Amino acid sequence: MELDTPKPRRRGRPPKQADGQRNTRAALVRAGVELLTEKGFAATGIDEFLRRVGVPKGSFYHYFSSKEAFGTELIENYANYFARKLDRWLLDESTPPLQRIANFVADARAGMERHGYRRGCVIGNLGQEMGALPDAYREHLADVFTDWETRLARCLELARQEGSIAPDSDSRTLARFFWIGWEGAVLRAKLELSPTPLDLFAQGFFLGLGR
Amino acid sequence: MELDTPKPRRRGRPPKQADGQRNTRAALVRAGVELLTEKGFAATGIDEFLRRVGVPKGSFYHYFSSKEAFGTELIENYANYFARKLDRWLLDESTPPLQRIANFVADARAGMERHGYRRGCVIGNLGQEMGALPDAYREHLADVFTDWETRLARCLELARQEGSIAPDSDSRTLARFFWIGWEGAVLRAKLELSPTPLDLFAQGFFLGLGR
DNA sequence: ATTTAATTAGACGATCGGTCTATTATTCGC
DNA sequence: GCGAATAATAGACCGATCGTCTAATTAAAT
Repeated sequence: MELDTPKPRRRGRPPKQADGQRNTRAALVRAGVELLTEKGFAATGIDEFLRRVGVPKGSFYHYFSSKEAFGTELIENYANYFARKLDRWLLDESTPPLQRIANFVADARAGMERHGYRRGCVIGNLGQEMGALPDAYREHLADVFTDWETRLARCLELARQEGSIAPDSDSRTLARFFWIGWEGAVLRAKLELSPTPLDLFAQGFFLGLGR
Repeated sequence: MELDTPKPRRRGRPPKQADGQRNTRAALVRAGVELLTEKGFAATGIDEFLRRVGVPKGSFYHYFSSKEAFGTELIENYANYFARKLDRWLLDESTPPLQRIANFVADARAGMERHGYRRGCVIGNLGQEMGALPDAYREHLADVFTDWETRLARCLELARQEGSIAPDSDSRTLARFFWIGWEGAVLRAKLELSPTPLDLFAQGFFLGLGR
């Protein structure tokens, strides 16, 4: 929490070019995603986002029409970020398919470790909160999971064709299974402040593939 | 949401015996657990518990010293309720061990269906919220999972000894794997308002056991 | 009868959530 | 160039919520 940003932000319309940091909005989104990985959406007040970035309320409602709209953008932003991260591993043609998945797991694990297991998955966090969230989020979140599922399924399909997993496997179902369990593992890792739930689930998943 | 309870609660010290409903405190806990299965802890205000039961604030702070203390009691209450439910299935000696687990799954599934997939698991919900929760909850929640794990592991151990699953299985690890994934499945079921995540995970788990 | 215990009633102040209006600085249109 | 539109910050504002505290009410204890 970088508290006081003593930089007294200039008011008024900013100069067109060379404005140095055209970043207020982006900074809000970044801080928003960060906070959402740690805390719930309902539990986090707008002031908290603002204090984090050192921006007054007026700016917030200049950029976003409401907290709900802000949330939508956070979901999109995180989903994109994560999809890119996923592809970085799953589309790596220099690596056999199953190893790609293992690499992703290792990367995610390292990420959680880096943040002391205090940050989880934005999509999972929001999903858990659905009872207190705008209902419009539901479909949005579900779509994100479907997207990740598709990406993973493609990789698993490669593995199947390659003969690394049973030829009668259903890649789609396997991918779905993975994400269901993985979200559980992330949640548990956050609770125990430890990577073992991630390891344990991943290991179980790969073992299951072997049958 | 049973809004107005038109029963104008009698004030003053209640009669000693035959008081009919010595239930205010219990009702608060019950409502609390209900709300916690649907919404987050931080997202739910005390007034919401109170309105649900039709009790004024004075009563709440008569029975509980703070919201945090209330929460602790909710965790205990739910953990107990769930452990009893678990035992009802897992200790059923008239049924083979693996079938007991399947029965539990079916029961939990039916429970979620009954509430339109809008209620999840209190412990899981709170776990996800850890970032915004009193840190004292962490250990408490982790202990609950360990307890459930132990109960399930005993059942799996029976299955192992009986030869229903591979003799070199580690019951403890399997049980841990189950709860990790199960929480993920519950979360996902709540998001999709559908039982398929539960079914899919359970099926995958049992298939994995077969190896 | 008087005191004490148990409970409900609800006012209160502080804080905070989300919205909205005002102000300031810049660019754009003509 | 000058006025209008634009982009951004500043912060007042209202209602809700949290936790506390005092008063009121009823029964039990002595």
